Amino acid sequence: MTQSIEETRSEFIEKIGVMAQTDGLPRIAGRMLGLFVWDVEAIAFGDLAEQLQVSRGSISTATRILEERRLIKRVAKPGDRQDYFQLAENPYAKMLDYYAETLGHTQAEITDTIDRIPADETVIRARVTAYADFYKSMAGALGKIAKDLDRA
Amino acid sequence: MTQSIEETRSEFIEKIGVMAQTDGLPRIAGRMLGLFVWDVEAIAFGDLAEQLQVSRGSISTATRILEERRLIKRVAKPGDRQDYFQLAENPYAKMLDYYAETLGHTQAEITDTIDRIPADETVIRARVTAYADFYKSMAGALGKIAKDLDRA
DNA sequence: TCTTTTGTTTAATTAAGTTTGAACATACTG
DNA sequence: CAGTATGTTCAAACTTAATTAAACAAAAGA
Repeated sequence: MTQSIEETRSEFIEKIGVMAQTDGLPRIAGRMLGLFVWDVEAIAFGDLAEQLQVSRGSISTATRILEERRLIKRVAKPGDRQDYFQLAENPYAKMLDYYAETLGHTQAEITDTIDRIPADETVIRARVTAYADFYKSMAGALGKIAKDLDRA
Repeated sequence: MTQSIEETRSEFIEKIGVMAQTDGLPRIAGRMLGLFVWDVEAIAFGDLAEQLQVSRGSISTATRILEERRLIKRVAKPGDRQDYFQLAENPYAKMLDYYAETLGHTQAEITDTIDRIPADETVIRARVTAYADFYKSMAGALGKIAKDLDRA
């Protein structure tokens, strides 16, 4: 089975789009991420809409989401009024930071519950605490990888 | 603000239900998980439907999902035809295993793409490989925590 | 055997989230 | 200034996933 590089690229973009849904990203944002992982060159706002075959509104939403997660950055090009986008520096460290942050938030929510459990309910406190610790250790581990990636 | 333990329990269950959606669990499965984290005693199938105020069909689906992820186990009680459920042993290690497995699968998908990129496309290969490595390191880290939790 | 209980399956409904398209605001161009 | 290009916002349309309710199968009692 022979496949052109354009086909491989297109398949990759779609694949990342599907998988991104696992990470709580809309499909278009995932496809966009795949595109930016593949392409080195910055891409214009309008070209994104054309390449991904979606509305400009969707591009606006997806770029905002990816920017908020610090996975892409918006750049300017001299002589072109359009916004350009490209993958951010250390995008995977940023992604890990985001996960660690989310997990830390979850842990805080659970800890908030623990504080409301009467002290004499030792069994329940222990069980809920074990659950909170689980999120804590995950957040810690991912935060650590993020740091490792950052200095690479 | 004073709150009965029943209210705290109920809030906790709802809270986990909402947060579980982040993990790709249906809300009912998440609420059920919260319930099992809180309660030590095994709970009957019928009681689950009543306590969570959902249909028996939903209980069937949610228990299946949580069993597949090895987070709860189905147990029998002498003198009662109903199925009983309770939190599994080392549930958080199981949860981490599941995440690690999912991430490993994602990595494999990306690696599959790498194999189709022509060898002379060094830049693209490097970029996609960095993305695959990111999933690899995450899977590795979570797998490691899972082991640590298991021997605790 | 007939009825009841229990849990699963599936078709239909409901709810939730995504995507679009039009309206809008802003800035640029001639 | 008028017209065009650019990006955002938001209501509506669409899509997908979750939930229910009813039908079903299996097992237990009577």
